Amino acid sequence: MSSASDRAYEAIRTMILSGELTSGTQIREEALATRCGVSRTPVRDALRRLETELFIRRSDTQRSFVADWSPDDIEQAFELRGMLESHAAHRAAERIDAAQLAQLKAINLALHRAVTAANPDVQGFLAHNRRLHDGVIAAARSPRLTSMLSRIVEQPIVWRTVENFGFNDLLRSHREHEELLAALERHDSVWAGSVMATHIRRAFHTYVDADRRTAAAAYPVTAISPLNLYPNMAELVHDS
Amino acid sequence: MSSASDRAYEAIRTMILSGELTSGTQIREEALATRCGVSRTPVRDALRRLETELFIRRSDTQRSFVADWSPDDIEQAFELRGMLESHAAHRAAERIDAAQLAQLKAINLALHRAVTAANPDVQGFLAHNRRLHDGVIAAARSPRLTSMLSRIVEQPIVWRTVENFGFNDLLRSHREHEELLAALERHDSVWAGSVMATHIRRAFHTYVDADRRTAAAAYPVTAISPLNLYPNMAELVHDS
DNA sequence: CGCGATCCTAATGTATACAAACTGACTCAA
DNA sequence: TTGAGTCAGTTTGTATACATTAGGATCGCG
Repeated sequence: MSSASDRAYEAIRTMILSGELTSGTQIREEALATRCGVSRTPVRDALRRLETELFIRRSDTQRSFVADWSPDDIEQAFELRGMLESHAAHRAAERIDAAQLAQLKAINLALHRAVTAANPDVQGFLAHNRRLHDGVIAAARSPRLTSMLSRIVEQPIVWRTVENFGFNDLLRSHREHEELLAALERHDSVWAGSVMATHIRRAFHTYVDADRRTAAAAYPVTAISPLNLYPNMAELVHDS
Repeated sequence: MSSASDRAYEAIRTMILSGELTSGTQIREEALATRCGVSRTPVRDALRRLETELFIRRSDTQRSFVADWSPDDIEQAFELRGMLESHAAHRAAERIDAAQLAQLKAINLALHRAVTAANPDVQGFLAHNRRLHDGVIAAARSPRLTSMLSRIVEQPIVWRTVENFGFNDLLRSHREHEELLAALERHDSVWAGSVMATHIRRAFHTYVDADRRTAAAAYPVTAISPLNLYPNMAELVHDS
């Protein structure tokens, strides 16, 4: 893809995810441009993309701000992801072929190795997990569904969730994938959809629990951690 | 909003909806720019928006093409819209207040007047219908859901659906809205979600029937009419 | 002292020129 | 004849300068 535009996109996204850009702060195109070493044009491009992915919010007068994430927002993100990805699993069970299934099995095996290694490889888990979910979505063969899900799975909160996963959480994730693969192998769409819904709903609660622990451990407030960033969440529920 | 960018967006979108730009044709930024009377910059902006709304597809080498719409794509669009908007109705039933409800009632009354006028005002029906659905979505108070739905409701096929609606279809739409409002008034989220799912699923079948009639009546092939545009739909199911 | 209009600053929107990348056709050799 | 390689034309990507518009401070008036 285009180098400068992608570089800007990755850089800005990383700044948001790392907490370098805190929620609510205004974003100036010029400042980001110099910071990323590119001109405003690719920065504008990146901002548009980040806006559709809800990393960035625009005011009524076209000013850009890092998005707010209220606890309700987060639950919504999980709910939507659960709904859409469960639907994807349902469709995938009806359409998956042997080659795709074999590939997914291989991915989940690699994921298991990453988790059970001497010192668990969380980044490896993340990568394999992402590839597995993407594989299911691809097997659903719905461009529209793919496009929608691409805008929700990589959001800050979901991303931070895994950082708070413990060993048991990672292992359980692998087991749930196993059950999903069994459902796909039998082409049982009801089962597959159900497993996926469960899988993601549980991830939500794992996140909530992990976040509560993290908040209690005095996590730096610059990082995205909704429970300590939004004392008064009422005013943050912005409609549109 | 920005004048040139919006003008380009509206112009290109209209060209696609009207069938002036047929499915699959390549789009050149320069050509559109001169045609819209603006420079390439706002055109590029508009293309990005249209791309996220799936009006436009980009090749692996960044060339833009008017999106293909296979029958399966269309059913997917309706399915996703049904799922998401049903969820919106569910949430709305739990959150709607008296003022919002009164507004929705007023809108549906206006819709009824438009439908039962001496000569039915289809454009008026469209506008009121859109406002009503938007109102329900707003009452759901989920920015993420709003953002997702904004990318699916205005798609070519859904838009063309209403053109093929008959008087009875319009009247039935009004009655279904009535039931939805009753569910919302009682804050019965299960009922509301159910009514909405039914409402949209029926619209899908109305579309299919209307399209079949239209195709039989030798509709101009330049217009977006999937049943005559895609004789071999298999090759059109493009993943990503 | 408070309120509002008006200027100034700063940010975003747009146009244009130039750079890079892809497309397709043509050449030349095996 | 076929195939790879190369070159010209076309299309998209990027930088920069300029236009436009929002935001904020200051000054003046009530």
